[in-house]
Amino acid sequence: MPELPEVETVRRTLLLKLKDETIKDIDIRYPNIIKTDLKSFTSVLINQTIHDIDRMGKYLIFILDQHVIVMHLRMEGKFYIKSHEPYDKHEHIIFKFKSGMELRYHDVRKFGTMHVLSKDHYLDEYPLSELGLEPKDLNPKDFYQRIHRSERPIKASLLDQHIISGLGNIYVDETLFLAKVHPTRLSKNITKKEAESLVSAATSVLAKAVRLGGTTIRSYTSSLGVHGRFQNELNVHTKKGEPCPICGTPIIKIKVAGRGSYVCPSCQT
DNA sequence: AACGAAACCTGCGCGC
DNA sequence: TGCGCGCAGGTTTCGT
Repeated sequence: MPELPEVETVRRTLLLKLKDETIKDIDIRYPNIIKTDLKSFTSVLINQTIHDIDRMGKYLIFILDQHVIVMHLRMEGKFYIKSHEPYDKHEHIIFKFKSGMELRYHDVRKFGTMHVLSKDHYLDEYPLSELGLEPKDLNPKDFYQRIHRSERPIKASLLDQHIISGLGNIYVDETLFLAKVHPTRLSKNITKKEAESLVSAATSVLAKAVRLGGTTIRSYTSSLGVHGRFQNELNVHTKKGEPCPICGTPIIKIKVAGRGSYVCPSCQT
């Protein structure tokens, strides 16, 4: 599911529902999602109240009394709010609140992660300690410095969350299109000016997608979080064979950095 | 040190 | 219909 705009949409929706809810119990049906000590996960969280929900890059952060839960939805993680219904086979972690409400973490591919960390240190601990800045906060000169010796394709650098956070496959393709940069270009051959356009294109693509509630393409669900409208604004991603909105050349699909990549072979050089 | 490929999982759509 | 393959909005680990 999620890149930054989708996670932000989930964050906003969850905060409205979960603020001031107190955890009564947690049902762990697939423990591998939880990356901190299992026993303390439950015991530490019971009786804590959700005061706020933050987001950094693609991470969701539940702010509790003395601890935080740092969550990553990876490819297909979703949340549902239910109560007193039978569990779906893909509902792996169930937070039960004193109000009777339940928050259920649903993840077909089981790739998602949850870390419980102390409120005082979580920014300095894995995984958030390794996270790069979001495009809106990133100085283009710093971005250029970071990539200007790298032999990897620029697409790989833009997907690298240590360098720049929040972009995934969809928004990288859209960013590269707006900046008129071909995804296979080596990072070291990107000029300072192009580095600036990339950061600024990424910033505006993400901001617009957040405004529209993110992008819903393959796995549509009408439930919590995932009903974006940005798919109507996509220029190249998923548009194989369709005319480029700028020049009319058919969009092609190629493989870059191991990912399916949509490109206008005429505009992007 | 840095890169691409494989691994982590499951489900879906496609061609034979 | 059934089977095998490739693919999927992500990241870490492995091997070179």
